[in-house]
Amino acid sequence: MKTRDRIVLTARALFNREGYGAVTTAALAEACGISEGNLWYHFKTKRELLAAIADEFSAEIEERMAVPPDPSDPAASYARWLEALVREQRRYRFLYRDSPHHHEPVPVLAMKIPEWLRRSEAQIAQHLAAMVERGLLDWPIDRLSELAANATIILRYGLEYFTELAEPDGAVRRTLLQHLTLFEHRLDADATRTIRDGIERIDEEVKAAA
Amino acid sequence: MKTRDRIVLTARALFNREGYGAVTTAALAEACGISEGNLWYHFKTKRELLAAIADEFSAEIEERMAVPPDPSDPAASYARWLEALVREQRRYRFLYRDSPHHHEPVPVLAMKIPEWLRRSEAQIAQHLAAMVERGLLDWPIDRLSELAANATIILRYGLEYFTELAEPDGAVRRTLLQHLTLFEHRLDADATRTIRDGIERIDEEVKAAA
DNA sequence: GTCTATATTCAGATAGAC
DNA sequence: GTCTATCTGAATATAGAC
Repeated sequence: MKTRDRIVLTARALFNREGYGAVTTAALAEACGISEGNLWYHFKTKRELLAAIADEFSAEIEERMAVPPDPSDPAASYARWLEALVREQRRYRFLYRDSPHHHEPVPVLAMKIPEWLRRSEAQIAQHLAAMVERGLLDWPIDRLSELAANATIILRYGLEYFTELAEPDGAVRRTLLQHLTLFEHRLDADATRTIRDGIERIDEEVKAAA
Repeated sequence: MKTRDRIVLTARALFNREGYGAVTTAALAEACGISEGNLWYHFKTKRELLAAIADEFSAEIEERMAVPPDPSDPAASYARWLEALVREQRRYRFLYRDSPHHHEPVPVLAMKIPEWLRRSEAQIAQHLAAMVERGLLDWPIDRLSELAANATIILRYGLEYFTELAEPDGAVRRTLLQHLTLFEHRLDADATRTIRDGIERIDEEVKAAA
């Protein structure tokens, strides 16, 4: 693998683990097995490196946003959407977690984050609407956007919540199950099973990666 | 006012506005109208100052936790609880916002935060249970803890969500209203009005302070 | 592309006079 | 209690040889 790519990969892992500010260029260089000078050859500033990671993140998010709900099987399609969301949250965890801190350093993020949140909420609303449409979810149309907003907030911050609760183990699974409590009591049994199976599949994936 | 108190007050304000890490001791000293040397006389380290603020925070939170729901008027009592929560979140905003970053520096916080979150959730559950008891809230007992957890997450992170959405104006009000959507459709009309009035009162207070 | 050595900056902290 | 002057250490970044 090219040195530049290895730097980006290693940096993302370190930033996720310890936070952007806490990772020094010295530590990063050592983790990459290269000298600091070499690091500066590939990235003129630390922020430029952050921007490179942000670009990857941006591309991945666009990919997730591009997939619309499948009207013929909205539950399965929602489960896949959740899977993509979780993978992205894990790969770019520090961007979610520390976002207030590097918005200014990386204007690209500052500009795009509100848009992403809005679109995420809209996508969830679409998935839920597709379930209502199919008769899988019994929910009044005029209260669907409230539900989508609540779901978005739980999905966006659940990981931090359960981590703050000092229950990091299974925080992803708990977040997904927690968000499901918002509407599970109104959800068709088969659809419920599909989404719950999806959540367990995601959890397997998370545990395998750890 | 004593210099020491002025330092704590000014520091809290600056940390809330710019973040703990972004506020240098030089900037803080200038904002206090004193020299840096004087600052070090009152606090031997920056973390000691943070700990002093954390102690205030701790005391305030204990005060909020000590007030149980009033069974004779659970809606009004819940509204007052929300008011105390919001005031505390505003006074110690940086602790909520940047918490992952100074957990390690201030062990007191790292130890207590999980406990506080758990107790907050429990308190919300008690308030909701009191409303169910009084016949004001139509909610199955076995799903009450799910509701309390969802409410806690919305209240805990709503401010950050609406700020990230680039809608900082009225973020407090939106957070409170958003959390209310979780159960408003099952809530007695009078109780709803009481809580909504409480939210508007809180919003007035917030706007007055700004 | 990669290294070693060096420069720059600045936040956090100390010493000692008043 | 408060000040001025100074130190230390760490983190980002540069210069130039290989």
